[in-house]
Amino acid sequence: MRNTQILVLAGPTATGKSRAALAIAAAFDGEIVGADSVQVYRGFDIGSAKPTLEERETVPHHLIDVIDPNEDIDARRYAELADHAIADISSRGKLVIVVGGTGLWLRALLRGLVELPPLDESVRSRLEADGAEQGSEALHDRLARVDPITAGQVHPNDLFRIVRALEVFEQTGTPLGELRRDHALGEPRYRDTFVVLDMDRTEHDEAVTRRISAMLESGWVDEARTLLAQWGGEVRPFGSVGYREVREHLEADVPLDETRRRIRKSTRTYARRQRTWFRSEPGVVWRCNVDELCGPTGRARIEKELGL
RNA sequence: GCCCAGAUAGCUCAGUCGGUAGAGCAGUGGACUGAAAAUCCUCGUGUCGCUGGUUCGAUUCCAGCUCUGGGCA
Repeated sequence: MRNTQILVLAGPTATGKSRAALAIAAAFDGEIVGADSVQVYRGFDIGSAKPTLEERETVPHHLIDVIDPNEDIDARRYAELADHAIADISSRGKLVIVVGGTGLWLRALLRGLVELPPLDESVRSRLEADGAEQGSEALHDRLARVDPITAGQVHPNDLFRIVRALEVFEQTGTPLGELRRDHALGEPRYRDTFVVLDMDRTEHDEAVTRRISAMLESGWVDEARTLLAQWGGEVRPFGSVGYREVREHLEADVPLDETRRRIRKSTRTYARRQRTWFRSEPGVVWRCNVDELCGPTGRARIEKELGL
């Protein structure tokens, strides 16, 4: 474990993480490290609720705008980049504040993932083709023979995870299920103070609706149109909540009202998944809402937890 | 005032040739170890508008009433 002390702010989308991070950074002389799988992409600004340029001038942000939309990044790579940013920030004596809602990325950073050699992508492509042709149940059967642990945990319809487990076994000779079992959730990699933000449901619903309207009013559709023209609709970030729906609005003539409705729905669904994830995530020391965190008691608690 | 149609899940509706009901949407709970804003799984008891009648039994048939929509005056 590294000796660096870091503050982590996680939680569902639109619960005030960025706002809280900014306030805490200003109060304790900190810098922010994003943990957001869409904000890493350049150009996807409005729909990912990226901090504004002014905010990023006031408080330095890291791991935002680090790759182009046609590039790929995964949890492992994210953790490497975040490690560097954290080392840099702390070497300058500043407080590290990691902020974001991408659960797997936070886990990769805070606990690490199973160690694997680089994998050949062609194997995955082949398995995906098999899946499309034979159906996911067939691949699940195949998995059951080589990796019964994973086969027992993964639903026969979850082709995504079935392919993942098969590609790992084919290339390492070790079942992913065993690797995961041995790794468990990993030892903490940092001395982290893990805070999860949430909000009253009704209030949150209103915040989500308001945010979507604000995004649309500040030119989300135009931004997406430009990105679509430049990168095409197949790039990863166009598969994210909201951008997917705005793309349908532009390419399939879905009316704006319907688009707004769909974005609201997928945002709520997404928030629910995040809630489920963070509910059982280990190492969380405090669950609260923004007002508590940013109020006087919150500040005192942060000072205490971080030993400031 | 008269005529017609409707009244069933949060919403839109289906249905029971009489044996207390089910779809879509909405919502909910969960899984998750190198795509994760991704991927996948789970969950439907509601005075079937009210009152009475017929019946072993009514949400279903009959009558009256209330409300809603449409039409005629």
